[in-house]
Amino acid sequence: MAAIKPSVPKGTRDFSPAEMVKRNYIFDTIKSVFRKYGYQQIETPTMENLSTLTGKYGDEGDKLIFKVLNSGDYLAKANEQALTTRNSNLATSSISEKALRYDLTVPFARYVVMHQNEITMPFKRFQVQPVWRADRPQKGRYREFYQCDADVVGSDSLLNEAEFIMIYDEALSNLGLKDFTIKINNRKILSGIAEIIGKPELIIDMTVAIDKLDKIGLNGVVNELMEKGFTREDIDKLEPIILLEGTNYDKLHKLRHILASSETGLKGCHELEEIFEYINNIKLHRATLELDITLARGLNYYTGSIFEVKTNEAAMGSIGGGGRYDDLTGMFGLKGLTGAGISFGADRIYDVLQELELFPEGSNQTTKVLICTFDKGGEVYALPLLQQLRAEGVNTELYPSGTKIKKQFDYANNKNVPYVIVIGSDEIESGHLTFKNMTTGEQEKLTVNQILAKVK
RNA sequence: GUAGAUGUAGCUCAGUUGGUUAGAGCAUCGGUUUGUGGUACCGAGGGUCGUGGGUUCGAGCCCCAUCAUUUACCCCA
Repeated sequence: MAAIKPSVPKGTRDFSPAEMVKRNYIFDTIKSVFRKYGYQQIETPTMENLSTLTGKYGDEGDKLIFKVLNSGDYLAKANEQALTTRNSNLATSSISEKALRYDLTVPFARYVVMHQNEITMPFKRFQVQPVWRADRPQKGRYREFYQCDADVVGSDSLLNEAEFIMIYDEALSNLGLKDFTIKINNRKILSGIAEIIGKPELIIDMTVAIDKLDKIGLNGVVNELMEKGFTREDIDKLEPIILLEGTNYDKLHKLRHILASSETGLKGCHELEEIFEYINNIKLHRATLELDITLARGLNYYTGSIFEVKTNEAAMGSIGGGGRYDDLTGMFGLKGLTGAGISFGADRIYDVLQELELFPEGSNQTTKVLICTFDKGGEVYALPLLQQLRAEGVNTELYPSGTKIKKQFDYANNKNVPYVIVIGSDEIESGHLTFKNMTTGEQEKLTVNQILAKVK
């Protein structure tokens, strides 16, 4: 058989030991904050029914869902008309009924509806799992990546939003980020704006366009709005709103005037103010909280607060996002249940920490002690010691003998093992083992008990 | 889906206006009298130059196609 060139699919990666140490550091840090705030972990299947996912992420999102081909002779059962007319949409539904999860929020909504009788509200869950998106990879964008989500359903209190801000602040500060911004906006304000310029039906186009302000500038936004069917008059009304400046309260104050005629818009302002009031009572570590009218976010299930987190220390897209969704469970038949949640983009956070060299030193040390021997006799002599060290919780390895001591030391170096114990005939005779510190190079003859005391 | 960039050793890259047998560093493996590494010295393995075609006496280099990777757009963590 011809050897095939080994490779992984576009946008996916292997994670080697050193990378896993760092990734776990991120996951553990975020998880411990989630737990501290009362969130409980769940997992959901890698695959969902395709029907569970479609229609939740907008047209663009639907295209990016990885579909899974039906098992068996799927073509025999396929819709013949769809195949002959080469209608992809129709054909897809007849040959694929499963798909890889696209995010963690929609599967969670499905979970809540299915398990509604087992859970007590408000239900606070967190979930750390990979998600898949079929788009073109580029910097900070992968086809397989991990999200770390915390969501609460069954509570419309804005205290939840305030807590999300605290979670972002605490977790990212713990990871060593020193300057990052939690941007907040409210979908109701965006609706209000669309309302007062008289184009409520174009809200999606409007938000997508103004979301790009910092990227393509005012002119770019204006051009895009014109293309989407906004008039010069509309834009004249819109411009001062998206260019609002000042403190969060300044912006809020001005917005109230602008949105005076929109009940929805005013409600959004009230919600924001309430969140700010909560946050005024606590002290944020490193985060800056900023009201950003242009923050829209593509996912169209958001109905209230919208969050997005960006680091100011590195060029990277958002490293987290979230918001409130009032009717996600409604799509699965459970009406009137509100939810809100946030997500950390672990892979992007990894890239940022890597770039800023913020991973803690020495976190790649896995084995603490390596026992080196020369022959079977040494191995046998070492076994009780090996067990003893492990019983004390010291990560210890016994190198299979028969190799030169030099190779064994190389192994220790490559693995960053800080201590080695050498057991040869001298040591066995005297009971004093050679104990060597691999960083300083110092070595001494010690008894087992002395060694235990040193490495514990 | 659209546009650009790049494909040479496991990795990072040199490679002259087209001219003998394609190089370096790192990594790997072996050695520097068999119990001392990480620093030094010596040596070895490893390449159909992404793939296919074309131009030429001659192609890693020029032309075409194709595939892959990557960056940006769309959209998004």
